[in-house]
Amino acid sequence: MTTANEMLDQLREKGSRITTARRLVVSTLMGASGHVTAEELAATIQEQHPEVHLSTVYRTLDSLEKLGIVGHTHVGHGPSVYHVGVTHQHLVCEECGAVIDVPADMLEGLRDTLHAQYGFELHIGHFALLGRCALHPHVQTVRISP
Amino acid sequence: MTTANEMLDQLREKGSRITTARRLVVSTLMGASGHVTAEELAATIQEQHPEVHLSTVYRTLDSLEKLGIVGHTHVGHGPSVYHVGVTHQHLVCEECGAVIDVPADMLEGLRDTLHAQYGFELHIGHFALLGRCALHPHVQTVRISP
DNA sequence: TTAAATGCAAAGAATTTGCATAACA
DNA sequence: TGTTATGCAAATTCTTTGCATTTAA
Repeated sequence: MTTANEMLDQLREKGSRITTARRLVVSTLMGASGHVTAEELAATIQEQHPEVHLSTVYRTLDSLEKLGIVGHTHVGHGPSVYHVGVTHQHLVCEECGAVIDVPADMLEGLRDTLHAQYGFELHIGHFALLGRCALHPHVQTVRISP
Repeated sequence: MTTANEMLDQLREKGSRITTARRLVVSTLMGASGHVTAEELAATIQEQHPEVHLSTVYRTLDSLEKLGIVGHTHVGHGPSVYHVGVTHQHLVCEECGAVIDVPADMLEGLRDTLHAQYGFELHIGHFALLGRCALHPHVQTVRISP
């Protein structure tokens, strides 16, 4: 589990500086339910620290993403949501059985959509995604007009 | 399979009018590889018909989406891609076995991402997505700090 | 003829960037 | 002290909208 301090440490190790704004972004993100927009984050922070600008929030989130400890997801239209942490998903080739590991945040969009639309909690890792790997693509069938 | 003429017919049935711009949007979309942005569509059309405006393309795509015969997907950042046709995906509740049908375009984003990132062709319908339905959500465990 | 669609320009929403100033290390 | 980060404003990108004009039915 990533704690706020561990996240700040990772920034420090990268050579970044720890500022009030960054401390606030990190702790607010950790305190949030899991998926927040940059604007929501900024609004929460600005209740106590109105000087922290939205662009700073975006820049801090960007730095954290480059560290791989934060991700963002496009949920339909509107702004992206940001979240902490990483997990995995498996892709299995139906032809050769090859297994490809995929970071869970590639499924965040689907997860959010299914939850929003159906109240369905997607359990990734509990299933594999089937298909064809790059080495064994489907042969495309051309449909002749009848 | 939906043909360009069938799509125009559906617009007509809805009480819409068939214009040159709409004919062009429909036929260009059908002729496209499958996933095109509004701008790409407009650019292609404008090679022959420079008077067709991007906003008209957006409006036509919008009408077709409301008919349910066109969908658009957010693929990462950048503009959305538009495509024709509909399929289904099944969600299965691990607790009660309930099955929920989901239109395939909810998985288009995932499909595009997996293909772009891994060259993996996702075969939806060949697998079910497991999880918890709205009636049987997971109880959230609160982690006490150690 | 008349309601619907178009072209254009301008507005909107989300995010990024340039730059002078502030502040961490 | 020397970068790095910030705040602000302005620019960008994608999409939508208002409105006068054109066009299909």
